[in-house]
Amino acid sequence: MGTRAQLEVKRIMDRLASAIVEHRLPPGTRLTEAKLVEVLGANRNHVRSALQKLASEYKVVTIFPNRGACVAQPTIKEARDVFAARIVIERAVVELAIDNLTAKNRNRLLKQLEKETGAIKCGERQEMIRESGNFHRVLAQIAGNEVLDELLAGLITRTSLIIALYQETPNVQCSIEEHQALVDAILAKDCDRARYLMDEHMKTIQRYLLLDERSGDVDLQAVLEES
Amino acid sequence: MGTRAQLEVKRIMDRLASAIVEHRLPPGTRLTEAKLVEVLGANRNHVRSALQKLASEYKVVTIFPNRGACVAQPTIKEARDVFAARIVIERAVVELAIDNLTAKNRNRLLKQLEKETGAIKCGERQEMIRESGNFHRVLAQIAGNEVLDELLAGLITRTSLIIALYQETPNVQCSIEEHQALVDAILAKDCDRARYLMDEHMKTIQRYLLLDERSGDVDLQAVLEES
DNA sequence: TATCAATAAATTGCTAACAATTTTGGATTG
DNA sequence: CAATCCAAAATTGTTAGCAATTTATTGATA
Repeated sequence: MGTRAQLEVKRIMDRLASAIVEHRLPPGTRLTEAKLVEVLGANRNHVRSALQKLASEYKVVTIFPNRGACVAQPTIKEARDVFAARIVIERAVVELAIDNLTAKNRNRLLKQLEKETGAIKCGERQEMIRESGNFHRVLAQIAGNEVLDELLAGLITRTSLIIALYQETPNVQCSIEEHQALVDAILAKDCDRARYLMDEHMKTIQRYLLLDERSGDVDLQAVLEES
Repeated sequence: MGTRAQLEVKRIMDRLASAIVEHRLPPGTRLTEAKLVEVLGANRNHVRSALQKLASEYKVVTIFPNRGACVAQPTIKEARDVFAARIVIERAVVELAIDNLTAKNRNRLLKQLEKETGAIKCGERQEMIRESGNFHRVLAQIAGNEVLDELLAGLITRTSLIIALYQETPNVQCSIEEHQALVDAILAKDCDRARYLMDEHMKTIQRYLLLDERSGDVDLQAVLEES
């Protein structure tokens, strides 16, 4: 792909991913190519490869052969696996971040916290969601392992979709207090405590989710009632 | 993508990935579309998307805009990050696998070990490489977390490429003795020991690699001398 | 009214031809 | 002889248009 088209595909991916992650496109929403072409002012080929990538790389889109694309509806099993995997990586990230604490990195962390509190004060829901995800990205970047960072980025995206699908009380995100406590522990280089807080933080998020066995599969019912 | 073309792309990806992982296509090898079309008897469009995916998902191919694709040459930094990430996931996998030990799973592990010893006896280098990677996949599947399994699959692939690029003494793979010891610890549900052995196992592999700082970037020199 | 079949419309899938870019291999010149 | 330039070849990038499939509509029938 030539660099121009590549950027265009990335642009489309970003637009779609943001919309999904920020819960403006609910799970199950049909994503017809023609409509996306119209709305995004894009070439259909570019739209197609963006959808393909969102499906195969990020798994926030599902493509039904000959029937088009939808915002994905991860199963409960998948949701749990994503959380479990995420905890594994987040724990490692916390440890590495503590090892890598420079003055510059301390600053980045504090600035990120400011952004988050700012977003909460403004009451901009989308920005709150975005920044609360960015907090975890910043940690991963401080950790300095690009592979872990990229893996985590994917899992954060998927987590956001899972929250949109399975959260009982809407609008609950990462609590800023927990991020604050985590930062305190990290800045104090208290590895055990930081790891513990990260575990609890993830558990808190999961606690607000409806991930009971039930049918054990997709929540077809809930979606059908909705539409 | 319709299911037919999708399968074809997957076929091409598998062929290429196997060749790279089994060190038949050394790092840096140019992958011209026309040649691949000829050799694989495939459509150029299919070849192109296979290359794109191998580049963006698995990172075992690098695409230079307007200049085609090569087998990737990960930097030393990337190699280290892949190993570090892999250890993080492998540790988690070992723990989960122990939690999930059914009779069926015990059997799978033992069968996998047999396959590996079989491959060693036959002296088939490619099969040895393949099966020694499969060992880790089997563990991940026993662990039962599909997300971790998929992440690990990617990292195993990348590890194999890294070994091809940075191993000083050729042909050193995972040692079967270490796999055997690991299985013993897992079957005994000795989590601490299993985790420890996995750590050591990864370190052993890394020990045979030339991942010193040197220029800190690509090993242009080594490659130029080679070709 | 419900069911089914036939047809039309909408949507996705595929490819062949064309465009753009880079590389190659002289030919020319100082 | 090295450097520069230019055209041809090779290679990759792009797209428009058609093919195939699915979905919606219509209308006939019981």
